[in-house]
Amino acid sequence: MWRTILLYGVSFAILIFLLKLIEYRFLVRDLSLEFYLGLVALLFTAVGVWTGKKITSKKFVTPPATTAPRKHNEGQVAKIGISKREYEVLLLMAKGLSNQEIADQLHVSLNTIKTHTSNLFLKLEVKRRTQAIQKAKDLELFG
Amino acid sequence: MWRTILLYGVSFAILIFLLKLIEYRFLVRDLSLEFYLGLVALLFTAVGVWTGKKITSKKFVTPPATTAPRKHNEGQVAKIGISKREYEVLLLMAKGLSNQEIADQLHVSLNTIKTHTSNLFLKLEVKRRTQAIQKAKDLELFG
DNA sequence: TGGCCGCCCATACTTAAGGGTGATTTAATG
DNA sequence: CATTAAATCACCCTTAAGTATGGGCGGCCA
Repeated sequence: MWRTILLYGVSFAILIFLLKLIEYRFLVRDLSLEFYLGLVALLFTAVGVWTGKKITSKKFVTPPATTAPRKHNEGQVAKIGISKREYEVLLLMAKGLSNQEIADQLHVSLNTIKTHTSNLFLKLEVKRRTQAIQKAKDLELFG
Repeated sequence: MWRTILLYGVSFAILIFLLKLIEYRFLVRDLSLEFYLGLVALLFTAVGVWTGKKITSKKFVTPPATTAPRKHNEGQVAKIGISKREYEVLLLMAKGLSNQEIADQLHVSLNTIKTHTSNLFLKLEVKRRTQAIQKAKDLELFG
């Protein structure tokens, strides 16, 4: 968390630095102020979009919903003791997503996903994600 | 779609206009260029965040939508250019074995398996073994 | 209300996986 | 015979995955 904040801070600092750099290099060449401003605006818009994507889409706006194609696996899932969240992770894992991608999709941290996967491996009695996928298929945990 | 793009274009135009407005109002007051730039940067960062939010909240990670052509294994395997050995590795990989375990089972070294898997990933156009398994299933490379 | 559980997050560490490059051997093939 | 492809293996380096541990928070329940 703190690391993330720090990272953003540093990133912005670097950006400001680059800004000044560009400023000197371009201004001495008599480039128009308008052009320079446009550049800055564009650059920071891009940065804004990026950070916006990273930050604002967190926590809320989570309507994955679905919950359609299931019925008989619920019992199996419950029997093994896999929680709802863990099941979500399992599904995404089976789709070939990396932990990081799963974390992004569920709007949680990488560490959280690692915890979930670890617990999953314990409950499925496997050691690797590929085995987990196989085991889940064998147990017909997927619709 | 086009309407959205147009909308954003117009919005940005307006913003640029406001920019110029602010520019004149502040520059005549002898405000420092740095301050002005900072303001612009901040403003457009905010705009970026906003647009980012709008974009990400709507878009929702399109499903693979690949739906590649599908026949059956032998032909498919040859078509993609997967060699016999690579196919063996792929099968074992799909069973959830680690590279080391595959190496042991085929009586070759770990590095060899790594080479095979790398080539497989290239040919299957994936980045991870879990994806490779998924892709192989989609393409019905398995009996 | 105290305890359990699910969920989230973090730090620190170890191991597995993957990328890039280069090299050798063998078998097939024009 | 020279070329080509498959298969084998090695070294280095980066990133992802997995393990261990601990803390915080909110809901549920006996």
